[in-house]
Amino acid sequence: MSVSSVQRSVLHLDLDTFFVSVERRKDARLQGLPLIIGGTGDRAVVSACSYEARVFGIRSAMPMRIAKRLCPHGFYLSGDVDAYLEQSRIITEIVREKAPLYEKASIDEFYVEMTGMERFYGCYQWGQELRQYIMKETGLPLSLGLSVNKLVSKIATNEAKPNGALHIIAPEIEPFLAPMPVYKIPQIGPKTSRTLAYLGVRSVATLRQIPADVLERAFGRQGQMLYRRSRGQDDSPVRSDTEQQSMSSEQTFAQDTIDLHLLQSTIVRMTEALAFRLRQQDKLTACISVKLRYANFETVSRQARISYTARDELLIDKALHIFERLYQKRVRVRLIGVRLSHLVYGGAQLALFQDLPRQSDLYMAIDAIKSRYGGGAVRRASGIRHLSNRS
DNA sequence: TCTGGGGTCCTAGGACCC
DNA sequence: TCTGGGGTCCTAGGACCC
Repeated sequence: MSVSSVQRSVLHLDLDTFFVSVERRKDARLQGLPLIIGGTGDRAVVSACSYEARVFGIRSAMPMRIAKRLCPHGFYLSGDVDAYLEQSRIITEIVREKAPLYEKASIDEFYVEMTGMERFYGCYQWGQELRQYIMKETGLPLSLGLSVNKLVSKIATNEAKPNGALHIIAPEIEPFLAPMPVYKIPQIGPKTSRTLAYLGVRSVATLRQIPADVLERAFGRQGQMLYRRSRGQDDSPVRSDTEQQSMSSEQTFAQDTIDLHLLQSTIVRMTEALAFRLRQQDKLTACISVKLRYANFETVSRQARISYTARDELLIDKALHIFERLYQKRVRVRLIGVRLSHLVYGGAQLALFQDLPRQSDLYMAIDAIKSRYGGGAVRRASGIRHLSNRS
């Protein structure tokens, strides 16, 4: 038997309205109510909402302003990221303990590779027991999908929601997917859906009738993806230890601004916080980028390669320099962001070769204070008051 | 009063090297 | 005379996900 003919078994677990469920566990009175979680500012959007809120047409990523218009009597919360992260950590521990090979795909979903376990367990029953165990331990509802790959098991979970489970065996895959609208296939988002609709394609069944070469002409290499996914084909592996590729910070201003000092001091503050996170995780970065979104939503970015570092002053200097190159139009800015990428482990050892001992000591002292009293305890003056006059 | 913030991955074009 | 070809790295933008 060739490797490719081995039938895989992949389990997908996904918490139902995760943020909402955590809030309801904290306060049972929120049960059964239209609950909307999102920011409080003028420009905030919905980050999560309960099924009762969806009845009113509320959806994730919708401006809060519109949500409040649709559902004025809903319950609005600003969210408790620390609580969500803590619950996520607890669930991850359970999965880690029970599953031979798992992937944490986001804050509230997991894949488990179960290929080869069929001989010893019924995979579906095993998954159901894990699901029940998580619910019992955390009080949070979740749904489950089981199929031959990550793609179909994830779609199965989505169809099983809320609080359900679905097992799609190989011969059922094509009839299962056929009637679905194309946007139910992960990686077919608003843009691709619109293009497909323009071509008269709305269902997976219709998409499947289009020959591979036609899709490739219309979509380039993405056409191959459409061809395969519409047939439920996916050979991507369940990956256990994926390392973080980048870290970023961005901020949308309450009002669009052309205030140079505000923009610069925001960059300083963000870069300083990112560098602190780097050092806390014992990492270094070799690439920094700055992003601007103008009032008209046009978004531009510039990046620069640098030698590996986690030092504030180098990163801040570079970020401000990139910003100067980038911000030439002097038009109103809506959002500004900083991103560090090309991350590697082993910051402390590598830094020893680069930093003067006294500088390392200074960082250790500053970071000790930040760890103890929070990242805001020690900040450079330029990030607090506005920069006087740089360059 | 349109459109958050944290990420991942892909693509296309250009530089550069052999 | 009319201009290789492959590999790799880098940059900027964009689609998508939660």
